[in-house]
Amino acid sequence: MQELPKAYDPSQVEENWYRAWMERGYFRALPDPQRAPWAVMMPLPNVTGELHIGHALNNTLQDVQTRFWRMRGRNALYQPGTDHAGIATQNVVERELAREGLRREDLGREGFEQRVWRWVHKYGQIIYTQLQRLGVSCDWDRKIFTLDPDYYDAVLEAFVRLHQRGRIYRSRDYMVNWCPRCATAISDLEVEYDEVDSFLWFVRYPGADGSEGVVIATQRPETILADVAVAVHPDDARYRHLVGRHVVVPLVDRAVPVVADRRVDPEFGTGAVKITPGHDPLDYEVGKDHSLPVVVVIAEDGRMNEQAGRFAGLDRFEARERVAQALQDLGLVVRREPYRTRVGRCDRCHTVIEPLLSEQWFCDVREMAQRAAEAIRTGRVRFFPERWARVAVDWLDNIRPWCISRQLWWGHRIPAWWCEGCSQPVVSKAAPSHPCPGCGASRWRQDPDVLDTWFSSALWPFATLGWPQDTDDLRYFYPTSVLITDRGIIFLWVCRMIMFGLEFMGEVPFHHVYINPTVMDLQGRRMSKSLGTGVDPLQAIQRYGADALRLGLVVRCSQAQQDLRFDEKMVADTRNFANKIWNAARYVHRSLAGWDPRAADPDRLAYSTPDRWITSRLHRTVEAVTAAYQEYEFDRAARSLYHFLWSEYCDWYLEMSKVLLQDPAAQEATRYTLWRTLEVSLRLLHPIMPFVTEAAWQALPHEGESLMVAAWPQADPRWRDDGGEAQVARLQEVVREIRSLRADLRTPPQERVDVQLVAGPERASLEAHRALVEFLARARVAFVEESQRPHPAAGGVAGPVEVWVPLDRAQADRLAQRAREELEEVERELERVRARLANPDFVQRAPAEVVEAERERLRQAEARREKLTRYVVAGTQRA
RNA sequence: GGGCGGAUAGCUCAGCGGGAGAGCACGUCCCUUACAAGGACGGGGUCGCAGGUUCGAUUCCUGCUCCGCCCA
Repeated sequence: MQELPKAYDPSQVEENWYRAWMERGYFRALPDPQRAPWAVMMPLPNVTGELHIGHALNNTLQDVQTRFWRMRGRNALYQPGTDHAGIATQNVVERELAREGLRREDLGREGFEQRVWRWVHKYGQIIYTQLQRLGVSCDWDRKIFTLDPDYYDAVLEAFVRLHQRGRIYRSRDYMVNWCPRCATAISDLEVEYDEVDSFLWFVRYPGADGSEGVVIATQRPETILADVAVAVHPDDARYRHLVGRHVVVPLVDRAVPVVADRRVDPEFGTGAVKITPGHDPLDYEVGKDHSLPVVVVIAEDGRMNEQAGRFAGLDRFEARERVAQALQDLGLVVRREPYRTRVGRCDRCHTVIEPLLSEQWFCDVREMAQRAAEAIRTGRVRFFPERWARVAVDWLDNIRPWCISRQLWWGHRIPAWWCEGCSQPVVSKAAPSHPCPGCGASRWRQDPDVLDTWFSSALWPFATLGWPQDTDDLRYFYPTSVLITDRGIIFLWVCRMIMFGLEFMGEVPFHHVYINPTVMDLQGRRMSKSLGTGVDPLQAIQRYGADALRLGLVVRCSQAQQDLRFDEKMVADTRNFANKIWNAARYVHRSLAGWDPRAADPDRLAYSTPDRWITSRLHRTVEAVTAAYQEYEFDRAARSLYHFLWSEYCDWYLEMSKVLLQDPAAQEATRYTLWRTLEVSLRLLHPIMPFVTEAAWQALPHEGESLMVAAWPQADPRWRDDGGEAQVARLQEVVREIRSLRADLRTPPQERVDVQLVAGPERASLEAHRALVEFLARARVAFVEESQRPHPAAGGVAGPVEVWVPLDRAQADRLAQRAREELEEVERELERVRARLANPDFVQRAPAEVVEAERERLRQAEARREKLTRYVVAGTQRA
């Protein structure tokens, strides 16, 4: 029989087993009508860079679920893939170019795309390597990049269909968030706001009739050039006389009306505001309602256009200063106040966003959103933790038409074709082969824009399975089981996936959504490379192993909170647990001594009390862990296994087995129980720590070729043994009491301590396990009657059992103190319990079992006090 | 402005109507033949603050303070 290495070395195990699993096709999931499916679609990581610990957590959890359900017999699919991430990827590549002194325009659209592809191949590969080192059991034969030809086709198909259904249309009737640096429209969700110190300018607009006019307040003097009205609140007595009259916009000398509108806040500034529909979303609405014209003075590059007259060509911020100065020179600035305000910035490049009227493609998602919200409300999509459901529903309920076009060079090119002769687009996947119905010309130019990345992510749960083809995969795996992701993704993907799933498949894309905690550093800061707070998963894996990283994350993954503070040091703790398991397997391996437990009949073995105890505990653990995995209570599953394996199996059962194995009559049952308990625990732990469990399992007798495809354990109530559990619990108490006395007495570790037990009703049970107590406590144990208590002696109490260690006089003095302290503690407890029971309200109103429990506590405490009193008296008399 | 989450031992967190818990860290002792990446024993907390409900509140309710996230 070969010896196993003393310490577990993940580097010797992980890569080999990962390759073996993959080569044996365990990760593969193919439709099989004989088996029930289970599927999870990886929330596609984008290819902008390497994965961080947040991805490691997210994918670990998906893998835990996948492995769990696979072992439970489901045909489990874990779909991998990566996202082209339009603007984000374009941005990182542009930054790389900038370091070479280049802009994307220098390369041209095609050259730039090639450059991005280089990036994609590099980071796509790194990401897949990272995931594989983490040990996730994705079906790699299915990996998809959102710009792969089939996926690309699905995206265009979705666009064409939505256009046919009238949901996609072109419009310039909305104000979009425009990033002048990226030169594209961006989503509301891509705008981040921060507070800045600015000014409020109070500017006089003279009356068109030569009267004094009105003073307005503005943060953006440069947009005065585009003003088309002044608005006041209709109830504002200060200005009622001005409504319907005209004032003159300074610098451009445009006479504009004063209008009344309820949306004006009389508290802001002077209560009179300028209306600039071309440059402010609210003003745009107001302008529409009052039939005001739209004037635009800022161009897409953030510079003032020709409408800005002498300010044309200036950057918008430069123009602000110049316009303010010009107004000052005209004596129209009444005053200027410091003002704290919020500005929106592009979350990719931090340039200040410009609200801009721009012709774009829109998707009217309001009806889809209603159906999605309904699916969540009715529980067809369930969120874990449940509170996130409301977040999703609120967003869906307040959704607006979605601007889906982006002026980028990286993404799915919009399948719309413009006739070079006239202005109506034709929407189709390929260039039209027919002449233009409008003008008869036959030269077509494809729309230069690309689609919002989230348009393609919304198709992920079904386009990965072959949609729009009606494939076996799609029929078998859709709807999927669960989506596991971060809360930041709820609007971006989760809601959109539900909308598109319902729209194109007629069914929700997943039944469950689990929102995993967001990984933070110890200071509670988001993990980020630029902040220097990022932890590289590969580094942690190299140091401690993938299992340690996985457990370190999973054990902290509670639904009770939404963040997870993480530090690499935490992985060292869980690494120790891997080693513990490995050594338990070594011990069991050695203890079996070549005996094959698989040949034994578990129903006919002569089990000892400890055997029955640990088996009973095991079955409770099977039940708890199975329930925890099903409820996405990852921390519960991990804690429960950690505690069972370390604190019950290793600390107690394994130690007790050292005694039990000496008895030939008990040997077989003990060997069997040692093996069975570990073997079942390894199966329970495998989803979290796949490698060390596989290695340990392989080192022991086992059935089947891999733990990964072993069956999930069943909790069997027949193996529950409350009596056995109670007996061992008492034994543990006695052992702990003796150990504690030993420590107080400074008994040298090698020395056996003489103990006398007054065990009362527990005597038979303890006497039967005397050898265990003696071994575990390093003691010689004698049983005596109450009348034979030794004097002087150190005493402890374990339930009804008195534990006595006979002493000499010096020791007795020292120990009397210990007992006195313990006695005081018991007195305090007695006082509390008595007070409670003396309260008639408590006795009458509290549930009967609570009152009875309290009485039992009183009896226990009184017994304990009685014994301690005896000891203290004995000790002090001798002192 | 609205919404959500958190505040429990030095740190990271469980628990959440009737006895304050875990892991790490800390102290003492021990290289006892699975494991020193270990074992045994031990110290350490007015459960953020103020009210309320209740026989009883760390746990439920209200308000407040602080930290974090999201939406407008």
